[in-house]
Amino acid sequence: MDDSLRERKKRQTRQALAAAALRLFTEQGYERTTVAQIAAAADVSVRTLFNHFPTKDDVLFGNDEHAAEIPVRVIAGRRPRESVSALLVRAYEEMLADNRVNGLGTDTAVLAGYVRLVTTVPALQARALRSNHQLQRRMAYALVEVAPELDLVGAAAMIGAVAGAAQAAAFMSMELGQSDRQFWAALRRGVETAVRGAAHPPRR
Amino acid sequence: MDDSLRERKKRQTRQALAAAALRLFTEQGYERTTVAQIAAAADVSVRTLFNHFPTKDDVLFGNDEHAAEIPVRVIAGRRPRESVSALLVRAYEEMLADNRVNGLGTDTAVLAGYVRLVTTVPALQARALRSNHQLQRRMAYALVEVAPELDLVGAAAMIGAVAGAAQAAAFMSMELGQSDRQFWAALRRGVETAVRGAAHPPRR
DNA sequence: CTGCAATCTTGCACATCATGCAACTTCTGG
DNA sequence: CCAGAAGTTGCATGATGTGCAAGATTGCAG
Repeated sequence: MDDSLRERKKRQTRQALAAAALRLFTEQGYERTTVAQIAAAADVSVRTLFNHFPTKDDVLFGNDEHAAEIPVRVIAGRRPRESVSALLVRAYEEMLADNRVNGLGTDTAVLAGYVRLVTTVPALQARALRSNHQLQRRMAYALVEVAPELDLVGAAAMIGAVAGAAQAAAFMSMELGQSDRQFWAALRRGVETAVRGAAHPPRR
Repeated sequence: MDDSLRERKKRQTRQALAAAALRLFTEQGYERTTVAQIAAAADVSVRTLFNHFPTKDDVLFGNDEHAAEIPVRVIAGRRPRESVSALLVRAYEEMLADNRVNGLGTDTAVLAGYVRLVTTVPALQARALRSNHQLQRRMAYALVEVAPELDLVGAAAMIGAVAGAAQAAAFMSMELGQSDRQFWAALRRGVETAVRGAAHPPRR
């Protein structure tokens, strides 16, 4: 990493903006928070905010692109004789493990607020769904590299099934106001359902 | 239907706006088209456009809510002894069949342009993904009504797997520039993959 | 230390989307 | 024909986002 004064200040500003945004969004709602307020809270001009983040919601999402690397790397590093479905499960497991550790610090309440925002606010929901879609796309390209028997459409279908099931289960869990524990369990259950196939209904 | 002069004019204006929007979006791109241009092309004021549609992208999407009813109704009308997976397949089949007939008239070129816009333009992509997510949510609630052995999270997982696989396969097909025929085939292949399960790789 | 170049920050003008409000027009039903 | 309902319009206003140029800060070579 570049540890020059410039780079440090830059990261500081970015971080201050992201923190201020998360705080204001959770305190008073996404729509009722203006970029001017975020900039003021981080003590920079509005124009500087837009120098760091292209849009308002990027202030919230912009730091997440790190997590998206994990499942792609896991797929690229497929182990010898590892089945495709096991590989996909592992990709998700490792991403979830990292999210719990790295997401936003280890503060559960902050993470919960973040998840609540994303699953609640239409604009953020749309943005998150799109990010997830882009991630799936990259995973599909990575998968065909290590699974030559699959074409891109087939790879996309398999990944889409796993990701779609996990996503839907997680959102539903959140909508039902379930606990943290149940939320992560729902995610895993979604992955499992997709791997087993919709034709094989879950055991009791 | 109310066939008063008022209602007819209202529908006319709506239709004119939607048509103008689709034409302008495909001709010159979504971002480079302003709401003022759309309103002018439909011969109404900008304010009237926003009376009919809450946002710019609703001018394109606003008429689609009809198609979303179909899979929910299919699920609600589950046949005796029909398996859940067969039911989900049928829900998607019937929606696709309707889309081909009803989508935007039967003009293939127009439909292709529409699909191209939705899969290409970030803002529209996000919006479409969100719509799809909402649809899945409603399907899950419908499913637990007719499949009492499932809870909401399990139902969401199954539907998410099918919808996610179909969506991912379709987007990938579009990204690869495949033909109409291949696009619909990819959709079906996605559904099939999800039903069979990611653990059971596709046969040759 | 000095000066120059690269980079970051800022203010300002401007385009666009979106909303509230009030006046005006058109349609409906009696 | 008339009174009220519904639709249309212009205007003011607020918010997001971009281009540009001037100013401040940092990095680096001499």
